[in-house]
Amino acid sequence: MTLPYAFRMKTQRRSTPAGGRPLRADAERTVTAILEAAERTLSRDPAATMEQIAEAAGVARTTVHRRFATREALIDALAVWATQRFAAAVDAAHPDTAPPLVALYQTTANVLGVKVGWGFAMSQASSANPEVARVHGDVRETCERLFRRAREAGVLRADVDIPWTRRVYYALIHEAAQNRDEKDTDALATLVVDTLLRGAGTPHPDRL
Amino acid sequence: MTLPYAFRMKTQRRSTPAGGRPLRADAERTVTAILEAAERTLSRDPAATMEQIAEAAGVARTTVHRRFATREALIDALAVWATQRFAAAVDAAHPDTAPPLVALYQTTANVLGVKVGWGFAMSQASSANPEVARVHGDVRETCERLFRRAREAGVLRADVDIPWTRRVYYALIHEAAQNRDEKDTDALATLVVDTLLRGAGTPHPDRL
DNA sequence: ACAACTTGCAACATCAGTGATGCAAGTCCG
DNA sequence: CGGACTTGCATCACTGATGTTGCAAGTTGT
Repeated sequence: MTLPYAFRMKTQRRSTPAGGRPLRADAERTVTAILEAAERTLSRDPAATMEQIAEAAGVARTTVHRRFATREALIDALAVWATQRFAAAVDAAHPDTAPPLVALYQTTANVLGVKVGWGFAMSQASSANPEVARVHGDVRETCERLFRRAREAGVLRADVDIPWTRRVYYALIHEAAQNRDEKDTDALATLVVDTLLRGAGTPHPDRL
Repeated sequence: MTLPYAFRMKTQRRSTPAGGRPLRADAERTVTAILEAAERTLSRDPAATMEQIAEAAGVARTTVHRRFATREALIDALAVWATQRFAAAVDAAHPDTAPPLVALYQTTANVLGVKVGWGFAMSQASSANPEVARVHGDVRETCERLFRRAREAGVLRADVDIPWTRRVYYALIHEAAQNRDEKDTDALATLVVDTLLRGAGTPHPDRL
């Protein structure tokens, strides 16, 4: 006896790459190629087709489906993959222990390193995946902690609103990651931090 | 003789609201309701269905299709509608003639007034519609002209990169429009201009 | 070498979304 | 009032995307 197609569709799930035991070398390469192609393709068009992703990966569409049961599973895997790198990048900057300005610069540079090249995956912060959401939440708190430390140290003005400043900071990183024309990560990080701290105005404008 | 359905699908187009002569009062109301519902619905989920939009407008899906031949036509009409308001808002601030700081503040406030409530429509800057694209291009140039004027007047530092500053400015407006918790447009404009000009740092940080 | 695994291909099922249409009932406006 | 317009409803046509399956051919690891 066979179950109705529709029922099987909603029920059957293959294991996502995270959930199985080691893949054979060729399969491993394929998975990586698919994830990278998905990033490239989806960052250009978030509504891109499985077909387009498969093509970009140089692979048949059926193969994509063999590795990622559903489109959702693929995007989820992408988000998890990028999120781990993201958290690692933040952590490596010692945002809770280094002097505020140093931590701010280092964090910015590290995050830009990940964000350039994994922009789509990183935009999945509000993922359905609780792990992804948790990590993004943690990073957000780390960021605000750093900003509070910076404020106490006199790096940030005493009257700044921390959540607003964090949003501005995220937006600057986002813009810098889009912008990158010829510039390297360090130059971009300098630009972001400089803009965040000093803004674009003169210290004491004398006219309107 | 009847043409094949598929052919008609790609060919037949009803006039968009902009392209016809006056509608009867009830039809006019329906069109407005649909546009407003589209904005509300699409700003929450850009992939929302015609069905969802119709429901939000309190109208049958067929009615939406009667007024806007295709989904594309609806989004286009939305973009045109918002773009006109956008251009008018910028223009009303006299960005080319008022003193730079005044113009900057006034433009910000006016644009926020439109952007809050028409966020989705305004995000369609890279619309297929040449009119929309042209207006957004014009506004962009007006903005950069204003910034150059501000730089010459000593409001912006002499070393700022105008395109980067404009991008930052846009991003700040975007964040402020999302952010609006209880704040009115003037408070938001103050926040944006203040952040753009002064940043979040202290004038002379004495530590790292 | 050989068993296990992986891939491409072709074919298929299903579904959701889009768009069209005819008709009956309601609304507008001269 | 009465003709013209508009809407909801039910129904249909079509398309594109997603996901499945079986099989033959190629690859991997031991």
